[in-house]
Amino acid sequence: MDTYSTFLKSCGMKITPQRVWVYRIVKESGTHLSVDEVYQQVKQHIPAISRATVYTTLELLEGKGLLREIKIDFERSFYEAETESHHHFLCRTCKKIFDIHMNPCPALTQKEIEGHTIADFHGYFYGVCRECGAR
Amino acid sequence: MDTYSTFLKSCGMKITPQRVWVYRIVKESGTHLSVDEVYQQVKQHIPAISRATVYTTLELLEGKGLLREIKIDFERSFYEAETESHHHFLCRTCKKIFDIHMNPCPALTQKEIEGHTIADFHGYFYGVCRECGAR
DNA sequence: CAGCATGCAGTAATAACTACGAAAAACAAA
DNA sequence: TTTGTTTTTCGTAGTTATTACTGCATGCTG
Repeated sequence: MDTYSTFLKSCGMKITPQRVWVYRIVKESGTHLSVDEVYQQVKQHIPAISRATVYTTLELLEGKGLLREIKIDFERSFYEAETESHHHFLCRTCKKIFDIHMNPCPALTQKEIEGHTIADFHGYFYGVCRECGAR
Repeated sequence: MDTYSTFLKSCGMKITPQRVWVYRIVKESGTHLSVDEVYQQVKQHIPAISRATVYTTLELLEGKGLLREIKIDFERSFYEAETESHHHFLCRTCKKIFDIHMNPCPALTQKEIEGHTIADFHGYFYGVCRECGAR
């Protein structure tokens, strides 16, 4: 029973190797991974894992607040482990996603706006990245 | 030659009834419309219009900076005519999108961050809306 | 360790969006 | 206005990420 199992169990989840590995891979990557990247990496430890399991597990973990889904690009979803609040930047040329760390803007951390209950905020910048701009 | 035709021509576009109607529908809606909503409404004026045309026209208009694409929900794209800067809120229960008008946060209007050239920023709030929360 | 509820694998289905070629329309020049 | 060229549109056939579904397997509790 490792640390991840204990942690996930404390969040009220049944423990399976699939769930532990999916969470561990995203958490230890320290960045955002596409669903396919998660699938490929988990596969190295659980060769028989199904893509469907990766999808449902990521969604489950997001529902528990352990992961954040990034929808900056319509082509695919990315997931990252919840860390400090930050935004994301998508380079429209190379399609890479960069983390944008900045002082949290108070207006964006409100938990209630115009009567709506806010659970989450995502800030997406679009443009041309450092490398692509240099060319 | 109406106002919209003149305007689109001044933006360097060839004028077609399809383009004029697509732009006009989004502009006069005063809000965000899904691609299908645009298609259905343009269809009332140009019954033979193709969905493909709506897609390419919306993309063209976005490229010209006349429309903004909203990707708050992965299920489909929305478009709105560029007006004053504002954010969006998606109710996870009823799936409706609300405009969130707030004082622009200076950090989010920067045109350059960490060497990246910023063209656009989108702020998305997620949660439960006023109506759904009341139930 | 027995029983049951839940999770998983594998595949089929879904649906938004794109690619593409033929036909039509816009625009410029005669 | 007519003609010719370039661009646009239509219609359909993909494409692809994601979801739905079902029989089997597994985790967990008593």
